Amino acid sequence: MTSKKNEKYHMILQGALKVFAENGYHRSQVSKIAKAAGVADGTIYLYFKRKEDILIRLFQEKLGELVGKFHASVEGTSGAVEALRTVCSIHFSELESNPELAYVTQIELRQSDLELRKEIGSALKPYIVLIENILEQGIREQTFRSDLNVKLVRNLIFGAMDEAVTSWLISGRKYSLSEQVEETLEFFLNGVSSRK
Amino acid sequence: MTSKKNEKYHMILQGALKVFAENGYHRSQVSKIAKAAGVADGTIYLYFKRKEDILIRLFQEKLGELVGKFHASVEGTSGAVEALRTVCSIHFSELESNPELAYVTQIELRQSDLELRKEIGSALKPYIVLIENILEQGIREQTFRSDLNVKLVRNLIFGAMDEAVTSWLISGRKYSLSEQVEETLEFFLNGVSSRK
Amino acid sequence: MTSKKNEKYHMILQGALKVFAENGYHRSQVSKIAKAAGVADGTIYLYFKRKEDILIRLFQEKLGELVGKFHASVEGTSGAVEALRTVCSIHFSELESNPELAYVTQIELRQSDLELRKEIGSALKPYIVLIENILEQGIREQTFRSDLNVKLVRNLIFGAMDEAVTSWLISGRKYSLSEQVEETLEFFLNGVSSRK
Amino acid sequence: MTSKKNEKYHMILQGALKVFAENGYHRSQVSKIAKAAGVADGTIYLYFKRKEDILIRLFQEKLGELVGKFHASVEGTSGAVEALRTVCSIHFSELESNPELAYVTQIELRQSDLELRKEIGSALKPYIVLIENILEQGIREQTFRSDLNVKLVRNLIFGAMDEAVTSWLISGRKYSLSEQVEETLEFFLNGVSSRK
DNA sequence: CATGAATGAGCGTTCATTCAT
DNA sequence: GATGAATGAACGCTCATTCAT
Repeated sequence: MTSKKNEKYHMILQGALKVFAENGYHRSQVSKIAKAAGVADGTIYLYFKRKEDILIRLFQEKLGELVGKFHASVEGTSGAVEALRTVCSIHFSELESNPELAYVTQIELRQSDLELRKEIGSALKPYIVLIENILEQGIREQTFRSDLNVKLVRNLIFGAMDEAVTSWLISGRKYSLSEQVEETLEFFLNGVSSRK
Repeated sequence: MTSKKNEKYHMILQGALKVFAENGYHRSQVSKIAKAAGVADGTIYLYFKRKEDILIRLFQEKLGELVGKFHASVEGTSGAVEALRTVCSIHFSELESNPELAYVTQIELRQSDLELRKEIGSALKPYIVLIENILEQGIREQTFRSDLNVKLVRNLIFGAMDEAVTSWLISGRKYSLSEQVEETLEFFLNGVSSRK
Repeated sequence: MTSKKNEKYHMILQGALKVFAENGYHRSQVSKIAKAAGVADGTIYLYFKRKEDILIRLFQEKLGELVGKFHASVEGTSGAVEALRTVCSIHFSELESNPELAYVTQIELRQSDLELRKEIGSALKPYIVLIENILEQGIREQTFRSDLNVKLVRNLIFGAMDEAVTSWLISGRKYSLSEQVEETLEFFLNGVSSRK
Repeated sequence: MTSKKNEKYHMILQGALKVFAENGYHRSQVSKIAKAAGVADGTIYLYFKRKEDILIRLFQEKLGELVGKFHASVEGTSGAVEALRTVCSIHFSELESNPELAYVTQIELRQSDLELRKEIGSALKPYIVLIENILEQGIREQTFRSDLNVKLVRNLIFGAMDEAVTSWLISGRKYSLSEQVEETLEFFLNGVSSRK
């Protein structure tokens, strides 16, 4: 039994995802979101404090689902390398299979000022920490270098994946993103140098 | 030779940089920019088509300078590794020493829709190509792996540096960005794996 | 005998008096009144047609009580002068001892359009008539001038008292209102001229 | 030469007076005022901070004119009695001959919260002081009682005149207001008591 | 070229009122 | 009768852009 109580809440988020993806945040009037969600304009304000809140909550909700999937999948992996592959694989495939979400996270979510960016940052924290944990696990396993600056490298890895997604999106999604998982992983593991 | 003709043009860009950094793009009214630049509101429209144009041209102008510096510096380098170090070093140090510019490129510039993002992308192209060239040079030198997907890896490298800058900025610039050049480079060259 | 049936009606009026006094009519949302009254929003509409009705009925109810007190007290007075003193005394002391009511009658009740003003006027009628009757009584007693324009003078007297209350209220209730009864009465009886 | 610069300012005030009188403050949309003034909506905000400001400034402007007339007329009067007659006469006749203004001052201006009431009060101050000065003059001349509480009596006088105007207005202006000047003055000077 | 007063489209948000439960 | 979630009309205000001077 889906809680009747949150029905409208999710309808609004669903509508917002669609409208944001189609028009971009700033061109998405609240009334347009309401119509897409099948509710009255005012109803939105029973569930969200202001328009910006919809964007934040949408992100948190979706990111929560993603982090959940990561955790579920990573648990079944044997080592840090495998875990990192899983993270990259899910990151790419989830966004690839959900272009609307990809659009919102990669483009629209950036359309916000410093204040909002910080909120987004904190919502992103569990994901960043997940990567950090994998790095530390790898170090303990001696699979990864012990002199890694994990705080820096986790950011480099996240930034690299993030840019890969954005580029794929801006290109018009002309190629397969998930097929790049192995090459991306290879870069994370071994960098660009040729083995001597 | 700075032509008298373009004096106001640059004053406006200068004012815009200051105002964008202080208030963010959406809170930067054209009249505020005009005041900072010491011109009348209407004058801005003699040099720029729309408000958005100011942002784009600002970015192009500044990025052009940066790419110029890269080229100048990279020319004097002996190998691909050294070239990559130079790129990363300039990328970090330029933005570190110019927080206003950093703020605009990392935060404000993202506040734009797909249309603008594409324009930014094309302005960014020469820089991306620069990185790509270095990768190809490294492959020719046999310093880098020959099986590199250069289109992908250049993006990963750019994305990683970009995220490093944004994180530093959002943290409140509490640590030194340029001191992370070596560790970042080490990651680019060798990844996270421990050498066996 | 307070009928059970009207319990909620009075709770709403009570809540409204409190909320109006605290926030002013326009900033008193119906939901706020409902909460103060301990009923649901919709319940209010079982007892009142519109929000404005609450204001009117509140006024009528309170004014009715006041006029009742006037009549009760005036009945026991011997002459017109004494009756006028009683009216002024009750007018000042009742509002002084009930600042919430004073606030609503002197400030909030004025926030209404011509339509409402007329309704208020008719609710006020019995009070104005009371003053008129006292004037006529005084004329019969030959205590008051026989050439008085009673319709005009009753208004002047009411307006003077009304302004005295409003001034006291706007001053922040920094002085005693009821201590001004004698001086006010002196003015009503003898005006400003020195006796020759 | 009427200053061209303030042309729009006065057009807006003029339009507002008309619209307020016709519809009441709360039913007077800014766009309606703009249309009546023959300017664009936005233009209003070049001259007024917010809608409420229009009401305040309108009042101040008109009251200033009135106080000016009082001063000009009072100067030519010989004694306090004559001065008081002039004040009452101008008060009644100005509002009688300008029903729109009367409506706004007596009805619409009261539709405001405590904050605004205080601003109105301070705009009204010079007028109240004018009455106070006349009272003091009368005391010096020994025309008025020396034991007058001038702060109280000036309010009583103002309140009495104010109510006289409001009653006349609410009655539908069915009788002549200025014809009541003498009777009103008689009340101010000698009260209601019959001379013994 | 430069100005800056004027424009007016555009939109987030509130809140009195309704009505299915 | 009582509830309170849902409604949606209504509007003040902002600000990018224009254009007469």
